[in-house]
This record gives sequence, C-alpha cells and structure tokens, in this order.
Amino acid sequence: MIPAKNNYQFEDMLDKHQLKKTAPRLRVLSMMYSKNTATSQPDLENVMHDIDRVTLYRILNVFEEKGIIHKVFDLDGTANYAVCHSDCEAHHHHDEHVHFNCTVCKNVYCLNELSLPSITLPAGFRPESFTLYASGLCPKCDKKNSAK
Amino acid sequence: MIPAKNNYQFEDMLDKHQLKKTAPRLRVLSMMYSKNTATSQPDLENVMHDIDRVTLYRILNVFEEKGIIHKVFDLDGTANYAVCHSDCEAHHHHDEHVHFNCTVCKNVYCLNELSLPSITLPAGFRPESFTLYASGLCPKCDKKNSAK
DNA sequence: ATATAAATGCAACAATATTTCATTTAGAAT
DNA sequence: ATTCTAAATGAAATATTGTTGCATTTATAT
Repeated sequence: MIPAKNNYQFEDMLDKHQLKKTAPRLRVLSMMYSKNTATSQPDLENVMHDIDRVTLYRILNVFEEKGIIHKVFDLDGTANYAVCHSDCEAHHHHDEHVHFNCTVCKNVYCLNELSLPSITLPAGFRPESFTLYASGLCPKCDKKNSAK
Repeated sequence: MIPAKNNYQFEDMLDKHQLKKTAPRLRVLSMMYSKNTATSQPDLENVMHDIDRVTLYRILNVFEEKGIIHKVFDLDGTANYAVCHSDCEAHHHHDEHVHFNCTVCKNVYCLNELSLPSITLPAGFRPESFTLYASGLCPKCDKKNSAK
C-alpha cells in the first residue's frame, strides 16, 4: 500500500521533477494518491469538470515521462494511470509487478507487493520488462457476489 | 507454432461457428494464420484496400466473440488480434500465455508454448485469467541490432 | 515588481470506434 | 435451378478519443 501524502509532499514531488506547482497538477496528484486503483482520463474528467480535457491529457503525459505514474491498459484497452512506488521514480520504470483488472467494477489494482516469478522465453527473445496481468473478481466485487 | 491451414480448413472453422463463408472473412483468416505475430486492424486495412474498414472491424469483433481470435493490446494501446490455438475455441478464452511485444518492430508474438508459473495473489482476489506481458527485442530485431 | 518560460484553456484537427441503413449475398427451402 | 430470408457488406454519418497550435494566464527566478 502506498502511504498517504499531504499537499506539501505533492509540491515536493513536482519540485523534484522541475514541474511548476499548479493547481491542476496538485489536484490530479492528490486524487491519484487517494485511491488504491489506477485512474483513467475519463475518471479525472468526471471529477474535475473545471479542468480542460487537454490539460489533463498533458498532465498525465508529463507525469508519465517523469516517472511519477505509469500507464496500464485495462481489458477494454483504455489507458489507466497508477502512481509508481518509490523505486521507479527514475526515467526507467520498474513496474515489474502484477496488475489486476476486475471484470465487474473494471478497476485496475497495482499489486506492488508481489514480485514476478522468473520465466524463460524461447531462444532469441531479449526481454527488458515484464508485467503480469490478472483479471477476475476483486475483493469488493467478490464479496458482493457471494453475499447474494 | 500454429500449423498452416488451407482454405477448406478456414471454411470449416467458419462453419463450426455458424458464420457464413464470405470472401472477406476467409481472407482475414488466411492472413492471420500466415503470420506468427498478432495483427492489428490497420495491418489488415493496409493489405486489403478493397474491404471496408467497418467490415474488418466487424469481422474482428465476431471472430473474437466466437473465440477464433483473441485481443491483445500492444505497448501503444492499439488492439492486436492473434489466432487462438486449439483449446480456446470455446466461449471462454484460455489465453493464459505469454505475449511478447518488440519495442523496435512493434510486433506482438504469442508464445503459446510457454506456460505461466503459478502465482498467488493477495487475499480476496479471485483471478480468472492470467497473461504475462514481456517487452524488449524480438529475435529478428535483436539480430539486426547486434550485427551493427 | 517585473520578466520570462512554462502551463493552461480553447479551438481546431486527426484518428478511431460505433451506429444506421440500403444493398448484396450465402445458404436454406422449394 | 429458383426463390426466399436472414446475415453480411459497404457507405455515410456520428461519437469518442488522441493530438497540435496558439493566445492568455500563471509560477517562479531575477
């Protein structure tokens, strides 16, 4: 689990990456850190009506470039963004973790705790990064389901 | 590796799924089976200029519904479609394999031969399917690269 | 307090996904 | 073989999403 952060910490994050501390960026950061699931651009648009679509688009792009967040596509192919945990704040992402996409609520969970078992590819392939995708029922939706 | 198929076999496949044997569908099938990498809609459009874009779109959709092909998103989030191998021709896909996305040629390879190591998710998650994504250099691009 | 580069918002454009509907065609029934 | 019908196609239209250009605003260094 990613520890909660306050506004000063968000400002520090922007500082560290030479990004100006603007209101839209701080709001996006605080929204993304307040959830334990990934956030899509539509998610942001639905909550922040006063921020322009293009601005959100650019904020997500610059955050991704800087390694603050990383992109992950859900089952429908829509881009979702999740905050990277500490050690991937460099230019190279270390998002070698497991993504879980719930088939009911569609949320994407980043299971940072889990490490990937190593796997050997056929001869000739030179892998640089791995991501495991799992889909099924998330804890919430599974509970609702079995309660019926 | 998926064994080569002739036109009669493609017709049988369509028959089996109660799909009419039309020219566009047969051409799409033969193109997809002739490659060892996944095919995107743009790929098809570039080769089959005389077939309408919407028709291709619908052919891909119906093939996916029927379990003839399965969808996989590449690094850029564009949908690619790959032929399913024998045992997933049911309604439920068993595409629990490894996808390799080359960062140079962008091709997506389905490494059906490999089976996934089992992995345990945090309590509460009820996974139904797994896919491992690897990205890096494919054999061809790696060769070209090291030849320089 | 001012200058300046960066960020935003808006309009416009491009690409892609999706629906509607008239026409054509495969396959069943005769 | 001919006809019938449901399914498939193609073309146009619309919706959605991704992207760029530019004028205005804003954060921050001076």
